[in-house]
Amino acid sequence: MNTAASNHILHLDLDAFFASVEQLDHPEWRGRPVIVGAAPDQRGVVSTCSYEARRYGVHSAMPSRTAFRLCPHGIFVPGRYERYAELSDQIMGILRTFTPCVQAASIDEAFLDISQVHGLSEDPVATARKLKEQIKEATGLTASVGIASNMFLAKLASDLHKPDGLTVMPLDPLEVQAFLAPLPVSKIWGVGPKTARVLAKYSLRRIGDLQKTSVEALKRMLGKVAGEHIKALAHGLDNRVVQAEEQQEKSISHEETFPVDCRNPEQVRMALRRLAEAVGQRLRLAGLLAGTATVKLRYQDFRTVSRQMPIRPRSQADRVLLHCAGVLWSQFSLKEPVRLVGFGVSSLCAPGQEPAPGPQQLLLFADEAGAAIPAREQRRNACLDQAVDRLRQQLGTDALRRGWWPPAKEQCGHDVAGPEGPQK
DNA sequence: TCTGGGGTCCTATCTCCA
DNA sequence: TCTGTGGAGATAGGACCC
Repeated sequence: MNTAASNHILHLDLDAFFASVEQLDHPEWRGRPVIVGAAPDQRGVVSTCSYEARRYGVHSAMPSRTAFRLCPHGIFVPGRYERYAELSDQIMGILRTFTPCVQAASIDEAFLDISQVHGLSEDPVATARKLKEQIKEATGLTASVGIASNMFLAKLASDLHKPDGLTVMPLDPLEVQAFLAPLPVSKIWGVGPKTARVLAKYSLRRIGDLQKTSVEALKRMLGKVAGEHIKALAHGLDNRVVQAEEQQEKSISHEETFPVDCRNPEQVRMALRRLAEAVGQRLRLAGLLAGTATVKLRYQDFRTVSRQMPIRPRSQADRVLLHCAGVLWSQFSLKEPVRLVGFGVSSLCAPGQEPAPGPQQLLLFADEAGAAIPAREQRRNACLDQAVDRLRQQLGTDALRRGWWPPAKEQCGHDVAGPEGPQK
């Protein structure tokens, strides 16, 4: 493998991040199988597990019950996401001391473009070593790093020698193709189980098979965009650039799987209300307005159905979100048990940056005659929402519940507490 | 038998309109 | 007035990622 790259993209992946943090904070768990995720007697899956647990065949996304069968002496712990985010922020800060061009791909991985940075070692391998050392010193965590000429290859490289790995991809395009050829198609970003199954129907199982297949044939099998995308990646070509700017969230959602499939419409409705309020709180925290609301149901057989509606004008108010959730909920008929319910918002934008309204937009903030609710009343509702958020932060999420559901459309711009007032 | 939660992006389909 | 066509936008579903 080549150790001298000219275009230097680094991909850093923290090893078994959540499980490693747990072992860091609980020294008595070091060297033992730690499994972060749902409890083994609950519905849910493994989020991450330590390398000690992986030896028993446990892996991410495996049902916790299965993980328990494979590793009954495993230490099952729920995730502490605030703690993981805290360490992730610290590590991203370290990465930015090397280059400002850092793109956080998720809580535990990041891309760095060090091609244009002056003052760094000529040798990207030396830079990668220094980076790993500093992370280990500051946090006690190990990371695997891949170095390549583009993002796809760097990510692939970081995955090859885990944990605590450092892998450099070859530079020469022919060498890259030869390197990729024997790997399974699932190593390509965007090829999941379904796509792999489609490709297998045509006897395309290795990346080398894709290299020999024409882009036209791949487009026929997978569609235009996916076909072109997969063909390029199979040849090691990826023209994405590392984007240092923080990406604004495009959607916010919450969902809840019931411990036992739910036949009681009232129970589903109440869960939906909690979810809508949680989404509203996050919207206000992010200072964003939502333009679309979506309600999602998953039935016993895993069939998932969703309904969505526009929110006009865009809003972050609980009252409006609850109204939308109520309207969308009324479009479902609950004839079979529900496994999961979800509420989400999308088409997000900052206040003052809303796109110009279309000609036939419905006003959710309207009175019975169709006139807009005064801005003063909307401001009052916003203040009340913020007060509720503060109380919930201090007293807990369940400290306050609205006493109504769903609000009538014409009430959306009025009393936050509703006819029955807030309940404590 | 079991399959979470929170995201992004793509595709198919439908409706509206010119 | 009726019919066909094609583009744009909304909607619903699905695949994928971590």
